[in-house]
Amino acid sequence: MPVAASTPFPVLCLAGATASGKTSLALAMAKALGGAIINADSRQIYADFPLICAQPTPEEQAQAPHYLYGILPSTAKISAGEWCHLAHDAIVSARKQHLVPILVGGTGMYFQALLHGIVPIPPIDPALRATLEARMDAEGPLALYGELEACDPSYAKSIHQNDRQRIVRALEVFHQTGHPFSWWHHQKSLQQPFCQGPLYVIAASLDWLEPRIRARIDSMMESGALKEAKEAFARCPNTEAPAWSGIGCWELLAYLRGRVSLDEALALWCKHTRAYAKRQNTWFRGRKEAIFFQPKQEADLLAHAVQDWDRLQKGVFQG
RNA sequence: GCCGAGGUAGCUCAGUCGGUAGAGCGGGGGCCUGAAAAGCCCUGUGUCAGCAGUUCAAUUCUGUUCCUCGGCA
Repeated sequence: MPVAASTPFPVLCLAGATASGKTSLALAMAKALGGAIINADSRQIYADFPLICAQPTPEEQAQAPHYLYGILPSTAKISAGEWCHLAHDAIVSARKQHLVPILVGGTGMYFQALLHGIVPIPPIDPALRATLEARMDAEGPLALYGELEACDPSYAKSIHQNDRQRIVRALEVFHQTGHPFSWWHHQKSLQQPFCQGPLYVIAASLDWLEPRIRARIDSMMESGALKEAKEAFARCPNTEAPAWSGIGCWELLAYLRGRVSLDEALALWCKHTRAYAKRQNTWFRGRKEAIFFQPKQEADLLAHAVQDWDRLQKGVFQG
């Protein structure tokens, strides 16, 4: 069942591209407001890559209560909806301790689901997806796209015929539920957000981010990123597992397996991180509810947060 | 110094049997409803090394200069 509260929980959200300085700003917010930090990052939730995926360090985590960091094994799948359930529990727990829930991360879709809700499509039978994916491999995207055009023309029109992931998703939903994917999207009454609050976004340009990304990768290497990848591989040799899709994970593994030189691995890691940051910026730029801050505007952000939290408490926050 | 191979988009290169050029990568822009650190789309004018010659027309042929890389000294 969807997690939906009749009155949405008040929360503060802090988002931004990777390496934009979310972790330290979140800590400052938590200290200023008496807050708990709740992870809204799809990779930092895994236990095997704390360094490579840039979880807050143990020292940082000791400075305020932290939730949902490093709680899943690499093989566990998580989805936006499942994350919402976990976040819900964390928020309830924080509120019981009179802590301000501060959601922090770079996964735009998680914030989307949290603040706008997500349609309650039932879980899909893994065998159904496996069948569709096998057909996708065998028949190519065009064949399945044609089927989608037949059963859900409006959604088909909204995606590209090469978008294998979304074609499979839309078909599996149709086959399992009997309703087109787009039908579900229109059930706005079923899509209730269970949180409300401001979405602060750190607006960091790629030019500003790039040297930080390089420096961070260097410091991760010094702190033992290679060892982390090696140990993660020993624990989870299936590199198809969800946690392995974190940027830097397979790049380092490729080096450990002798497929690329260390320099090449680090260059790829950096390049992929930069491309990811660009996608994140594009996503957040388009959020109409986002409130943007420059990386150095910590004081402004804190003042805003104090004021917004006050309004949320009084029930006069305008999302 | 001689011989050979090259100098074309930020990079690696293709190509034009003479009619001013195009791929990959990078870069830029964008999409996103339960995989989202995922998946997907759009986007290529550059003295075709310089100069001169032949030609209606040269990046393409010829000569020459410069530079790079091999080989021989």
